[in-house]
Amino acid sequence: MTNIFIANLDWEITSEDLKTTFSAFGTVLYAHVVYEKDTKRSKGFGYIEMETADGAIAAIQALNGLEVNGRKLDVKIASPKENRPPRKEVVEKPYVKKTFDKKPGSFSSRSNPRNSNDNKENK
DNA sequence: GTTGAGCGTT
Repeated sequence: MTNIFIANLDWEITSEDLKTTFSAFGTVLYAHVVYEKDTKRSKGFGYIEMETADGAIAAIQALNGLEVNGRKLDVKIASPKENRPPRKEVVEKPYVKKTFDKKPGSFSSRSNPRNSNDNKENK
């Protein structure tokens, strides 16, 4: 199994596209494109795990520098995941109690212009 | 409707 790092991807490229592309050079065990966690948009790079290093090298040599939508792909061997923490486990949120914090003087009488004068002329 | 270096789960 060989990990491949693909960068300089177009923002519209999906994992399926990578998988399909790399499948032409060998068996793709894993295909993943990293997305923005905020905007849910693609970061423009992803990962591919191929079954054999032979197909991986072939794919790298074939796809590296490939011009896609005016940009050339950057395909290379990926770094180990162990260098960086994959993910933070979901943390359970403690009691979030909503405290009604009233500030002194906050309830001061709001000026009501209409209240000071009666428009109704009752005579 | 936007943006563009870099290495992992949106």
